[in-house]
Amino acid sequence: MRAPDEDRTSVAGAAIDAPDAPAPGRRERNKRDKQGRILAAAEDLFAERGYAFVTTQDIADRADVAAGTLFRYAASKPELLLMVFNAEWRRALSATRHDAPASAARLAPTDAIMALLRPLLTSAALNPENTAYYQREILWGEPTGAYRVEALELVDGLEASIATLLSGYGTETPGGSERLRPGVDAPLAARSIFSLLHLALIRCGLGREPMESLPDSLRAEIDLVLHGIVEPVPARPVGP
Amino acid sequence: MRAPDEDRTSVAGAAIDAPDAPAPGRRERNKRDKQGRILAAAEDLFAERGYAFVTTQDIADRADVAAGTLFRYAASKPELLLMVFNAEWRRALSATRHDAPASAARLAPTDAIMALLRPLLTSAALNPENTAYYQREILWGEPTGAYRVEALELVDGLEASIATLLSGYGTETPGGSERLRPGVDAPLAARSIFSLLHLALIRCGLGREPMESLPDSLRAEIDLVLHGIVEPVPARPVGP
DNA sequence: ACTCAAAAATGAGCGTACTCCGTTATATTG
DNA sequence: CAATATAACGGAGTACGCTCATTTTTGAGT
Repeated sequence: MRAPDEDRTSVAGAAIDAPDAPAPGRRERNKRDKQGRILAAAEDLFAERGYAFVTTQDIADRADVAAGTLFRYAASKPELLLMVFNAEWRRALSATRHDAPASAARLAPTDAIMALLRPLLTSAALNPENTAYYQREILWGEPTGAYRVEALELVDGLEASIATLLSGYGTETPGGSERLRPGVDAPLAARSIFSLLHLALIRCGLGREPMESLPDSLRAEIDLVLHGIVEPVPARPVGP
Repeated sequence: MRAPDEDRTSVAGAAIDAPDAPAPGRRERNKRDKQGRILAAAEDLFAERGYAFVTTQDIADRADVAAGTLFRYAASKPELLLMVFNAEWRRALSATRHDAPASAARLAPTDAIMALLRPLLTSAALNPENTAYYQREILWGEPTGAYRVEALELVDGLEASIATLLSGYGTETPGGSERLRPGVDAPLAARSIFSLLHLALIRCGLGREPMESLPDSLRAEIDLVLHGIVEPVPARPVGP
């Protein structure tokens, strides 16, 4: 474990959540510029060669900064990956957020959930292996890493919207034919569904399963957890 | 990715699957001896300090072999961890295999599955963090690593016995009150359950959830996937 | 313009996982 | 019992992620 590294400034979030700032000053502009170059360099190199075959030196060189400078913008190589993929997932998710809530209520739960997750699967198909590494860093990254925290927020947010979606099947039955089973904890259910997503992405990314089959097999797994594996034995047709 | 490393001999499996060999010869005996020392050294050091705080040099020193020699017995540091925990899980699992099949048929499916997994949870409680790293290496380890292949066999075997167990609820209903839901693919169901196990072990090992609550929360998740999240809306009590 | 404290950037240096090839130990053959 | 072939071993060397003391840049105060 590394020391908490108190002095690291809040450079991480800067590039993302501040497209305003009227008079940034030269210092701030330089920082943003470097931040942008580093993000672009990491994005390109990871895509070109794959995470494992890129050195931090490569990224520093392409971004035209010194090796040491790189680590003022991301605490570690894994954090660079998180930085790149957070942006990617955010892009992917913003595409759906618009239309999903409108149509979700009328869909069967399996379809509604798949609609939420589809953009992530599309993105995963572009670079399965790096996506699998991204899952790894989400799960195991340094707890203090700024980009890892950001990734967890992304994932937790999506998990929460699935929980909300599920809850929607509980109170009323808006034309659909399925409702939340009594006693089911929606957040727990959402978490279970996310466990399946994480591992499905890993399986495909590392070649244990072809990427094309991912949507179908994930759908099958989600359908399974939604409807259950076992059921009560119906009353005997023949008397005892 | 590393080169496949063609010349590495089959030293990996030697210590495990050959307790016979009448006249091994000095060379073979030396190898087994070193193998044993390395396993013991890795076991002890990982347990004492935790995976991250042990260097391969430490292990080599305690096993009294040169640094380079270590890597003839395990391809990498992660492979050393897999080596250690494969042995541990095998030990844990062999304890239950005896009585489980006998009693499983009469249990509710949730209990039957938990009975199969319990020894792993017990083992995980002894060193949660290393167990989490073990999960990581099972999922992301080098595909060619001998011990990783072994670990996958272990996991796949257990997954298969859960699938078998589930199938047992399908054909007949031996006194129980639940049966396999028609159309459910038992292997797929077993895989989903394992996804939950993997991530539950990770969550606890990395401190996101206290170890004591693991059995209960895993049980809740398994119960969820067994019985489903949603159910068909029952027929209207009031006419249309 | 000049000074100066604070922030940022730099790149040589460090620790560690892993490799490579020369050396040594063991088995085999004549 | 040599001589030879081959497998195992050793440890200095390498690559890479990351650190840290030093230098450079910045901008506020005078």
